[in-house]
Parts: sequence; C-alpha cells; structure tokens
Amino acid sequence: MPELPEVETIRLTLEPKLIGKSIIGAAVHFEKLIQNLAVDDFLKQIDHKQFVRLSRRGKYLLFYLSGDLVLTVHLRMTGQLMVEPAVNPLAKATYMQLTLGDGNELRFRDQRKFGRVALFDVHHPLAAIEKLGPEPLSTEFTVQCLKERLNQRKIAVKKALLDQEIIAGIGNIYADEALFLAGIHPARLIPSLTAEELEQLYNAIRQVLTEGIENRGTTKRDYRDGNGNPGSNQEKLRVYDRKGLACIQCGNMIVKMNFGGRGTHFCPICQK
DNA sequence: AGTCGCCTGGTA
DNA sequence: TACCAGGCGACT
Repeated sequence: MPELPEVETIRLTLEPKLIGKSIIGAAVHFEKLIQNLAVDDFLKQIDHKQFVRLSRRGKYLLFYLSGDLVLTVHLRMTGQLMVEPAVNPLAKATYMQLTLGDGNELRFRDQRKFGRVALFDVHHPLAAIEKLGPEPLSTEFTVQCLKERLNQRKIAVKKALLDQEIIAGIGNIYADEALFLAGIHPARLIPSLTAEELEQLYNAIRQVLTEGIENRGTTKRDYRDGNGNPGSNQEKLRVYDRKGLACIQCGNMIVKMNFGGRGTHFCPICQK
C-alpha cells in the first residue's frame, strides 16, 4: 500500500482542492468500504459538510469536516484518492464519490477492495488511530524515543518496523530501505542491536521517509497522488525489488527472503 | 507469535 | 496455473 510518504503526498495534493469546499452529494458502491457505519448513515452524516483541513496519522488520511466530523481513509494496498471533474467517466473499481460544490468530485477507487473509510466524531477517534506509535518525522520522535518504543522486545527488527503501534507509517518498502541504509540484517532481534546501530536505524528511517516524500512517493504499480500522477522514488530505491541485482555499495547480489510473511530484500554482505 | 482471510490482477 | 503484491485484523 501507500506508506507514509505516499499518503503524505496524497494529502499535499488534495489539500488545495478540498479546503473550503462543500460536499453536495455522496455515493458509495461497496458496502464494506465504510468501516464503522451503515452506508445510509454515512451518506446522511457526510452530506453538506465542508472540508476544513487535511491531516495524516501514520498511513491514515484524516479529513476534518465541519460539524466536528472526521473522515478517515486507509488505502491499504491499492486504494487511490483523487479529485477530478465530476463529469469525467468513472474509473473501474471506483467505490466512493463525494461531489463538491465546485463541479469536482473526490473519488476513491481500489482494485483489491482492502481500503477502508470511516466517519467519526472528532472527540471519539477510531481505536486503531489512537493506538498508533509516534510519527517518525515529528520532533517528538528522537533516538531515545525509538529505544523506548522498541523496549528490548524479542522480535526481528523488520517486524518491529512494520508494527504501527511501535512507529506509525512504515511499510514493507521503507522498512527494507531503512535497514539497508542502517546496515542491519532484517532478521536481527531488537535486543541484539547496539546503541550505535539503533542510532543508524533512527537516522535511516528519517532519511528514507524524507526522500520518499521529496520524490513524491514510490509507484510500483498502483500508487498515484491526488492529481493522478505517479511518484519517482521507485527510481531511487536501494534494495527493495532489486533481487538478483548488484548491491549499490558492495556489488554482491541482493537477495529476497520471506520474513513474517513479507517479501524482504537485503544485501547479505552489507547488512549484518 | 504465527497463520489466515480479505480481493483482484499481473507475471513467471 | 500458481504465485505474488505497497496492509491489517481476527483468529489460534
């Protein structure tokens, strides 16, 4: 799915097209899309609300609406959100349309139907969002914070990076990229990491996520920003999806293995 | 902590 | 035809 840099890029591209706009019509074409409400309730509640501001928490997009409501969207693997003229033909697998007063429409489409939308009161957020770990690019996220979050847990470092309750927003691509940059083998257990390695990991996490945003996200296949444009970070990846190719540091072959059900790419020479 | 289900489509 | 995919939650 879109990870933190992709979701942030979507937020940045949608923001100018949504702030101050009103929803004058809504439609949902897939019942299970709406996580916490019956579709009828959802449509009733969202009608005639206005977009006040857009935020992001981990991989969740948060649309703050008038009436103290928050619309959340989680894109999971193949979800896409874009604003386009309401008269444009509907793309395949479009499951939600929010028609705006300016003639445009916010559309959600999702090939694999894993994405989820929720609508809640600003004072009663989704439990899953409440439980998220710190934002890795915020000032509150320090090396000390990372150490405290990991808390000597006896799990592989790759698994820890993917745990949204430890740190929010890292997915499979940026986890592999961060571990390569830090020179740490993905199967290393947390308690075995030295203070120096934890600091390298901290810096690597911040670097790969920042680069991802600067490059407007990684488009392997489905990812598009809120304008429908792909990102370019896929051209900058150091290990992800480079199985069998030469390591950019040592020239040996990048390998791919399965860790915890996820494809994991690394350099067996550079990552110890 | 590990596995399965959710879904569809592209590729080996 | 089988396997794989950027994720997560519900199971055991």
